[in-house]
Amino acid sequence: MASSAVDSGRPAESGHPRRPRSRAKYEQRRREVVNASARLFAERGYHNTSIDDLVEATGLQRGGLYHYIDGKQHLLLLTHEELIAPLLARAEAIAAADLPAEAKLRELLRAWVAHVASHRDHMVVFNEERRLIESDPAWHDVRDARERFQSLLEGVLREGDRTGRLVMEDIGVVQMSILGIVNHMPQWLDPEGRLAPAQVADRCLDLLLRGLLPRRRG
Amino acid sequence: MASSAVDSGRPAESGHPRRPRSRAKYEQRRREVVNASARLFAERGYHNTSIDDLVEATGLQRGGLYHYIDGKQHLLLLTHEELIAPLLARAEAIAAADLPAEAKLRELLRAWVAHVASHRDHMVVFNEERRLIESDPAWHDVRDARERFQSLLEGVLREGDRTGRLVMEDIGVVQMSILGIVNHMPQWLDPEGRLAPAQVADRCLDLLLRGLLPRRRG
Amino acid sequence: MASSAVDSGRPAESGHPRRPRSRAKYEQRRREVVNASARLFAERGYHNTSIDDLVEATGLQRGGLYHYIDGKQHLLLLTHEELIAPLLARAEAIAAADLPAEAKLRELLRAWVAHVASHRDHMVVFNEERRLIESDPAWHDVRDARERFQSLLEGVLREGDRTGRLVMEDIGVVQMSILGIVNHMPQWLDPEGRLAPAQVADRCLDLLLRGLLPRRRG
Amino acid sequence: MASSAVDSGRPAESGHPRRPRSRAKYEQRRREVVNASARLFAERGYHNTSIDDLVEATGLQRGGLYHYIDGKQHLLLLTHEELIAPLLARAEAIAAADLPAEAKLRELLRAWVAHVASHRDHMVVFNEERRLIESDPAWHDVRDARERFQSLLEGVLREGDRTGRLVMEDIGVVQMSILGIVNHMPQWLDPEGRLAPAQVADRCLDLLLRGLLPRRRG
DNA sequence: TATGAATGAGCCTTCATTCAT
DNA sequence: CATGAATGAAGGCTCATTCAT
Repeated sequence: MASSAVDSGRPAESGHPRRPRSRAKYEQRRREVVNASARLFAERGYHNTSIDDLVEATGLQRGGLYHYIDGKQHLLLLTHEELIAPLLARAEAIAAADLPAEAKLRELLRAWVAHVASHRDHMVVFNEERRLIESDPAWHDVRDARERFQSLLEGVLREGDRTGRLVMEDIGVVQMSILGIVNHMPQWLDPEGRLAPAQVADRCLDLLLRGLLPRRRG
Repeated sequence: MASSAVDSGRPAESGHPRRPRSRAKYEQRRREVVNASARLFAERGYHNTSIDDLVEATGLQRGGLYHYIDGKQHLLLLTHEELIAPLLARAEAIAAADLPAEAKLRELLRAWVAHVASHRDHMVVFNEERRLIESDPAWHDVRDARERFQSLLEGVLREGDRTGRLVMEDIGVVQMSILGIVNHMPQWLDPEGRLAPAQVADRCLDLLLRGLLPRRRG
Repeated sequence: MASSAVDSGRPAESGHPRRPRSRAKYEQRRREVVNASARLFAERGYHNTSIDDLVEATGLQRGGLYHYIDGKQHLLLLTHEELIAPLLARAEAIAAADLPAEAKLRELLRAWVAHVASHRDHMVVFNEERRLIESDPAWHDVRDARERFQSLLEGVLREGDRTGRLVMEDIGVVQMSILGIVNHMPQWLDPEGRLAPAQVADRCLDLLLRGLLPRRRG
Repeated sequence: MASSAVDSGRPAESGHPRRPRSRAKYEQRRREVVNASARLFAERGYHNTSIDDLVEATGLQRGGLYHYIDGKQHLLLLTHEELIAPLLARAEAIAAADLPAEAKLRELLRAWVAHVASHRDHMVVFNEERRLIESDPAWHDVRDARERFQSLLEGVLREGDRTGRLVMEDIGVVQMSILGIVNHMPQWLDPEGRLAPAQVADRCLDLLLRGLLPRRRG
């Protein structure tokens, strides 16, 4: 999915069997459904959101909803695709850029945090329903994309380690720590809050790059 | 619960309405049930674990299970209590110790990571079923304990900031980053793995205290 | 409910949360369900009637049943509404009519007994599950209607007492006796039996108006 | 049961299989249990009273309770026996007395109302769980006693009709009306209220004997 | 496309009763 | 006699999904 999603924005194999008459309207409706469900799933959790809740939130009827999705889980899949595809594309670009490792890390983090801020609902769902990603074959593409993203991060770190621009005892711990930091953000980062997402990203970079101990020279 | 749990480790008021004559055996069996359920919940998720799964895992029958719990959710509560009470007690001791802030942070992190490693199941459940904690009144004590723990962490950071032994632009971001790092650990930390939990804690401390950029003098 | 039920006979607010498009068919099916349940409840008692019994009796499946009701108790509520609304309307009319008290009493009793005869099942349920009526807030309207009916009866008696057309030592005892007489009828009155309901009503009136002792003149 | 209950006060065949050591204490305990259950059954209904409620009310433990009863239904049986036996005995005596019919009716009603007043709980249970009486073979004796009582009432009425001391168009209707009046009493008669039970009985007699219409001569 | 009635498997929980101790 | 842990059938209810219209 990773690449196809990035390329075409719509993987043919996850569409509804019955071809829609007017593609554009269908797609728009469908995106509305996905966003509504992302919001509800984030708010009350996947398992605490019933199809009826979605019916109410979308204005569709029970049967009509199923014209746009293949089931409740499918909605989760669509949510993930919408979350991960654009971010992955951006991360690929950054990783391929001609920048020193610490700059790549900075850009990656900024893009990532911005994405988390603008896709908070999707991100919450993503974190909470991890289990499905890990087992179901239908999720292969999402799994792939996630792994690809992680390996991009790892690549940046590894590059920094190799070039000496980043110093770390254990790359895995650093990688997982960064993942933990960003994955946790949806729970406290407020786009309207004291710190804008871009500032939060920079504060995290301060922490990651310079640490907490005082330095002789800034 | 917070204080009583720290004091006695066994809040009397969450027991079964009908008091058993031999408390010890009852308590032991109950703990078995809680641990079995923590394992299952961590493995397949709270919502994907049925009472029948628990029946199978505990060796009890459906009705017998209800001698020890007040319902499925109650099990979640018990899981949290078992997770949070001892850790909070330890954290209180560390925060009150006569140590510089960075040492407190180190001890706190070591204790915390060790606890996560030894209570991986409970921790996974804790992270995933956060939503319940936030709303249900029965969870007030757990909520309290969690907040208490966070404010202990914040206190240590604030103390470091005040004394100049820790340098940070924004305490909140640092606090949340640390939470994110540790909360994420159950997903990758393997007690039998390449790095022992204590080592992982120290690698995280490296990252947090010294950052990734090279220093003039180590 | 009291007034709205009397006016329209169909309280809109007790319908299913999700509004059906074709109201008529829905209402008809629902009434079928209510009547079937009234029959079963009368036959074997509310607590001895399972949802599965209702499933069997209605021809619906378990889930389908719940399109029409909000739960087993709701069925009881609907039963009561169907019983009490039309009778109350009739009683209001009689009480307001320009008739001497003893004639009002006669008309009231005739209408009442006829209603009991034609709603035997509902009446049996009504008598047996009195307890719910008395406590649950959802039953407020039914409670109201019942009280209204009783106060209509009391009004007639009081009027007769005032005008001297009825003689009684204690109105309360008379009122309760009449209630007892009619409430007991579902247990013995047989619409197909020796005495038609109208005759039973008249025989009761004989008893109530003239008593058992012989009179000088008929 | 009818006669044996009246004679010995304890039918041997409904005792617990295991013979108790000290009969007296056993019997006392058992009566306590029956009365406690009658109170609870009357208060919240048979089906809404759990064995645990009885355990709590009696101070016994779950297992211990079963030394005194054969099951929950058995408790109902005992309740009925306690209610019906003494009343039936009294009714037999009255029916056999050398009194005119209207005096027998008066005495019967007085005794009956007094019994209802002093056994309100039992009576409530009796009325509500009528269904069991009607079907279960274990209830044969209770059924018998109830029928015997009704036929005593009918006998008095029939005698009055024959001797001309009571005038009625239809004996059945009168009999059932009287039953209805008295069976309804537990719902409103308050032994501590405005009217003492004896007075209530007399007011009912007024109604039954003289009716509501004014008479030429009182 | 859209509707909403209907499905039916599955869920959590209750509870009268038994029995080893 | 007494205990209370354990049983296991049965109960009411939810909910994702289907399908005739």
